[in-house]
Amino acid sequence: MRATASVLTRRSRQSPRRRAAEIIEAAAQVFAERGFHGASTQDIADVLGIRQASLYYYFASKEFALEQVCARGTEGYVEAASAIAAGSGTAAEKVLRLLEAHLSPMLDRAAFVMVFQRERRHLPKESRRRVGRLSRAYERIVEDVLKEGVASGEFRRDLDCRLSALAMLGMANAATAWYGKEPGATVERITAEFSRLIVGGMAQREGRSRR
Amino acid sequence: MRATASVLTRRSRQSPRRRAAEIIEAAAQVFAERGFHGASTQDIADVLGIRQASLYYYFASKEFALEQVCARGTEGYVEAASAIAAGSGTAAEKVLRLLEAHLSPMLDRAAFVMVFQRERRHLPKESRRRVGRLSRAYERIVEDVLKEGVASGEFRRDLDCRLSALAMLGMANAATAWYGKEPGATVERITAEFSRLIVGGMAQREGRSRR
Amino acid sequence: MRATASVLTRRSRQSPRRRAAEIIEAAAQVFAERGFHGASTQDIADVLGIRQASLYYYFASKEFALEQVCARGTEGYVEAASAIAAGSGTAAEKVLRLLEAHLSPMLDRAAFVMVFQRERRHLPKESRRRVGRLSRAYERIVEDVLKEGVASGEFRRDLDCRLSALAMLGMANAATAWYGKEPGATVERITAEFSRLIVGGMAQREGRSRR
Amino acid sequence: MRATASVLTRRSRQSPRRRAAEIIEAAAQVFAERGFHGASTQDIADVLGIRQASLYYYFASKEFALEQVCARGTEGYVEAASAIAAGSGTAAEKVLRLLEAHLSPMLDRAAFVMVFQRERRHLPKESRRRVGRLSRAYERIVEDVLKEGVASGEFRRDLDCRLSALAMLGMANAATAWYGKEPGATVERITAEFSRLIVGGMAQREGRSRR
DNA sequence: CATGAATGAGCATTCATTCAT
DNA sequence: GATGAATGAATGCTCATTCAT
Repeated sequence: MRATASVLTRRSRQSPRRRAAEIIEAAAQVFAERGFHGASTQDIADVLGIRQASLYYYFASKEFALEQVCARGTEGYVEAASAIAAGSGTAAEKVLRLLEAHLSPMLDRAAFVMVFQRERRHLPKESRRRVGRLSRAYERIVEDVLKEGVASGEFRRDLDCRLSALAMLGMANAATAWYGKEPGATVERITAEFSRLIVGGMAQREGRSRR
Repeated sequence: MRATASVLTRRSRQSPRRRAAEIIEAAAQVFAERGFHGASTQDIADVLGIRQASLYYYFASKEFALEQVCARGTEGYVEAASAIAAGSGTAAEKVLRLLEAHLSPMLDRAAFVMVFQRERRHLPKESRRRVGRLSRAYERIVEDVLKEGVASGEFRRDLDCRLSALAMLGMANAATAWYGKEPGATVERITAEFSRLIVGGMAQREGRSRR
Repeated sequence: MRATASVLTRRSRQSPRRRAAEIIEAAAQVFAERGFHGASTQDIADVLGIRQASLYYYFASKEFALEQVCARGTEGYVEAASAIAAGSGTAAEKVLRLLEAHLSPMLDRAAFVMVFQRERRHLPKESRRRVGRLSRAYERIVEDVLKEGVASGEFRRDLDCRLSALAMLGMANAATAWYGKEPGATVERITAEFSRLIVGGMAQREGRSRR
Repeated sequence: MRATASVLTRRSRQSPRRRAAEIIEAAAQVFAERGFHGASTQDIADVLGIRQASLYYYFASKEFALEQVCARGTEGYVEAASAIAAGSGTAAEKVLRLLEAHLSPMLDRAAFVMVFQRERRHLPKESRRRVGRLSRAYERIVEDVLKEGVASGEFRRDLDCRLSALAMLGMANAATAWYGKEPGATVERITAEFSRLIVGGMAQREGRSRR
């Protein structure tokens, strides 16, 4: 009696793992579009072309679905960032790579990332804390790269590394909101432009500073 | 029979205008904290220490409350920005002032601004469109200041003004999320740091540009 | 802050009795149009151009307003009918006069009559019973006139007087529903047509009765 | 935890169609008894012995329930009447059959018919118009039978067919109000009595007319 | 695996009513 | 007389969740 099934519906005959992934993919889409509390489980079921009750075969609760979406939305960030931080290269190069790493998940899991950014506050306490710790660790890594740059003389001595790290991440996160809507704003272009802004803004100025 | 009244409750005997303002102030707080759909009208009433039904003496619907909150959350932005854009000074000075103007409302109406940023998508179609137009106009003003800077030779010739404007605003908006939580991050410090980052990132470099 | 006042509003400076009558006149209109439970006290206030709370200066409760409307909607019926029944004339003449008396209140208090007919069941028990008794007394008077007609040989001997009385009143009451909407259906025309139908339908037939 | 289940409750395990029909049957009962706005969905649920929220598994809104009740309350009327009108027999015979057809639904769906008669004005605009058209078509069929009778000389030449059709239907509809309460008033007796009244009232009189 | 049926809890909203002014 | 402010009690409706099949 329910409406037309989406494209997703008919790829049914897959491994149960794959099917479960589809379910939270649908949840991610819907949460991204309407917000966690603005979305109903019915909305998710509609995307999948199944009955709402059937969702509960795959997840225990709506909140748990949010947890899974957020998990995928944060997956790999810390690992990638710490690899970059620990790797070789100048601080400026690392900033570029950090931005690249931060923005590239938007290519294949934009909805997950957006949901994490905007809906994490609705996670149950436990996992909200977990992602909180994760976020702080991540920010710390970025901050430390900036500090490294200051120490090496690459970046301004008066740079507020904490604030600058937050600024850089805030800028990058903002892109998720309009990525896909701004014409011509590919991940590469955004990365390039942002890193020039950030690196340029942090750089030791020959003219000014040498004085 | 209901719970403990907040501090707000007993300032009751004021002008009706003032009282109505208190009501949407409470709505702003609650929407900021829990999101529009995550907040109940009961939550708002609790903040005010009145019964939930009493809210409807002041506003016609929860959605309308959101409209009013968003209205105050956007109030003055375009005006201030266009005044700055039309004023005197270098592009760099204007950027500084734009950031200042953008961030200063956080001092007295942080909740309104945050709600506007995060919950505007839940506005009814009509007003969602209105604030959409407003936002685009605002971004345009910033973009045009950047273009001015490029034209005057202050800023890099290869600057993507659209993307840079969005980046600058995204960065500034991100601050609303952690303003008040980051120790020592006053509006002045944030403004200063951000404008140095942005202006520095956009500036024409002696080394590079001189060829 | 409320909307445009109706014509009724500005005749304010009258005797309090007159004003009270205006109030229940408005109630009658509104109850007739939307039904008792479908109408709000606000609707009544709107018609009068006053605030809703002000109504309670004139009546103690919405239910009491209904009582007053129904009181005016039944006023005089029994008296008029019993005067006709007790008067002179043939049964057929009396039926005509009964119909006339039944329909004529529609000229000056249609809303009251309609409300009585359709909303009396929502009266509080006490007064619902009172108007129930009144109705039965009224029906009885009509029934007795028909019996008189049968006894005198004017009407068919096999006439079911109870059913015919109800039929006649039902027919007449139906007119209230479309009176004012059917073009050309004046009270006189309706009275004439109905009495011809009813009297004709009840009359002793020469053919049949002569055997 | 809710109140005593009615008889209806335990006939549960039936076809879903049948169950849905039970739901609107209950709605019909309740609307008939208390009026649409005077009845709460809780009242309907109580009749069925289910929780109020469960109703919404079967219908989308209270208004939609009213629509369905009215649909069943009007079902077949026009069809039956036009079959009679198009059939053979004198006008008088047709009037008898029309009355019969009009009254017989009272035997198995009195509540539906009463709700249609009294609550149709609370239907949403769309369906209110639909039943309005239906009613007018129905009245027209009756009116046309009367006209036929006039043309054939069976009925008085001065008969106002429009008014008489309305009178006849009004009379018949009135019966719904007291059918089941008036002792001894079976559908057959009512039909017989009404048709004698109506046909007699419309008939060409030998005595009078021949003159 | 999936679903139909049902439900408990909550929610926005309405509304008659009260009362101090 | 009239009203602004407030409220208690419903009310229609939504929704996440359960469970037997």
